[in-house]
Amino acid sequence: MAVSFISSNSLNAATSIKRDVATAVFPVRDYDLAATLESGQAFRWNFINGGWNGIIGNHWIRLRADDFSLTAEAAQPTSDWHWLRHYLQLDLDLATVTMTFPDDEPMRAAVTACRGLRLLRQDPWECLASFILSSTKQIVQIRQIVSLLCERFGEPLTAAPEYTPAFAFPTAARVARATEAELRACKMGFRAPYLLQTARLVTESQIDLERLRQLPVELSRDELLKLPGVGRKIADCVLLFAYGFQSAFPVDVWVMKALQKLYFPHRRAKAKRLHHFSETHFGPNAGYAQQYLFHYMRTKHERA
DNA sequence: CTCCAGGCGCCTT
DNA sequence: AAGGCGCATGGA
Repeated sequence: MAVSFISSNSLNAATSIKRDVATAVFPVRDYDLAATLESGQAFRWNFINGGWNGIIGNHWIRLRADDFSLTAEAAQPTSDWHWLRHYLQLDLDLATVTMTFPDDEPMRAAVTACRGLRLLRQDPWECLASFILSSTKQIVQIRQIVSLLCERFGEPLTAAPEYTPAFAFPTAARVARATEAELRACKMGFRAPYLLQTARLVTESQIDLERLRQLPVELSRDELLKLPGVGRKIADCVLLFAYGFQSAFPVDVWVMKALQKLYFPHRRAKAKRLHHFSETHFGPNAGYAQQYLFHYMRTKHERA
């Protein structure tokens, strides 16, 4: 896929602000950037002045979308954009995924309502830590906790000068050196010891997050489930959002509501039944289908 | 005030 | 094995 690339140290004629940035334009189709960044899979994107500011690894980045392309602005000279293409999964042909979804009315409605919704490919440690912090929290609260954690323990990064300072997501080693009290001060409550202990296990190589990529999904899940604060739902989030195991299907309260309302509207289905349904009905990209149902339920479908 | 939020771990049956 | 409950915190 062709990528037009513009590197610029020059002044914009309309402003006197000195810039030293790199910009790249990526042609895309069926990519709803807003839905993707707001769909509860990542927690560090902020919509400002018509664009999305965020951090990927150690890169501050600003993204803008139109109907045919995504425009990325980095705060430092950048010639290799592979990390961004990978994070955004720009080479994925979305139609080949959605065509594997079950051909039923709820799935059609969700795909139609959320056209262009994508799954990101995130860093395993950031994803794992973020979802340990997610339990019984609303997305706005998770965002606040993660933001505090990054400000207090993450490495400072260079952002474009007109925007607020940026911080990398703190490494497992840095979190492992924090005290439980310091973590609780980030408002994470009873999740603090889970995060701290998991950070220590990662730092001590009791678990190798990179090795999990190479395992079958079931074995990778078993490894994640050994970590404190990680149950089936959070493990499946990491499998899906960080490793790209697209059969992983996180079942949370929203998805339970969605399955009940969309697929069993006339009789109350037990949790066991809904779990079994989630594992058998949605096919090889079940996790992708789950994201459509989740986002559809959260944003578009009539609230009961 | 009460209730609940993209759950998990532990304690009961 | 399956179900109930406490856990921090903050917003509705």
